[in-house]
Amino acid sequence: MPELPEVETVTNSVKKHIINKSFKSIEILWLKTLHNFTTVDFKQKIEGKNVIDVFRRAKYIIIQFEKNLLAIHLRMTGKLYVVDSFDKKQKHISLYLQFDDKYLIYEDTRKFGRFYMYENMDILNDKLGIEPLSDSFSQKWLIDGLKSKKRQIKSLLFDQSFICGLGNIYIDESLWRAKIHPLALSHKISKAKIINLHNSIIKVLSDSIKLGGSTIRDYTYDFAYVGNYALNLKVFGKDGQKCPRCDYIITKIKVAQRGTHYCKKCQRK
DNA sequence: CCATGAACCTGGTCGC
DNA sequence: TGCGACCAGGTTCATG
Repeated sequence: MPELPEVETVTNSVKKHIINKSFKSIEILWLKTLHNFTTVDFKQKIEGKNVIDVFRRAKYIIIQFEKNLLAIHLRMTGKLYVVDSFDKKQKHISLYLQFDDKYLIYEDTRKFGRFYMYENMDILNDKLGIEPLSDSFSQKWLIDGLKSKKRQIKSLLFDQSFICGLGNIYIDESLWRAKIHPLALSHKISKAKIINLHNSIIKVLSDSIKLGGSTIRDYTYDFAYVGNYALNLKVFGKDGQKCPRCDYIITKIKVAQRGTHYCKKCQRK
């Protein structure tokens, strides 16, 4: 479930429960979930320390402590939520942390998600690109960025070291709004279309955040999380249906190994 | 620099 | 009902 709007939604939901709290213990059920630290590191550096902030950077949820931070990446099927109690035999729970009399649960069917521990944000900031909802993401920045590369636009938008937070759903939606073919070469796209793309990215992401993302499932504890943006999708998952703009049938192809939905009639190369 | 394919995992769906 | 093939909102690594 995780592109920028979903990660933002999860971050805010978890934040209100764990801010100013401290974790008493960690229990790991799928060992690989901890990517660069161990239970011993957790006990020494995190346990008993106050959570001073929780925020999102790209598709990472950051839990900030005074001297260290946990960065959580949900990948495809990760879920992070707080409960008062849970069934320890429940399938797919990769790990859980205890605080007060509650649990912060990390559940992940496909087990791709990871927890990282860092002293600060430097390592992540070095490899992550611009935040599309920040002020520095300007029209000029996007024009210069696309013109300086010669890449298929969908692949470029996937590149987290260029722009971070976009994924398969919001790329298809943004390109449809901007009337850009997903295979168009970045340096050949007109300025006018790039400006439309800039507006589309901001519009699609911020609208989705307002509706709690495009999540189909909710998270049982916090019902704030039933993402309703799925109802607003125009092309993603709509192959075989009519384009809402021109009535032509939406096509599905593969771009960068990912299912890609677009309208052949209004998204020309 | 850029594109492609595989790997990491489990579960759902579709066709036969 | 069963079985294989293919698909899934992500990232990383190896290869050409």
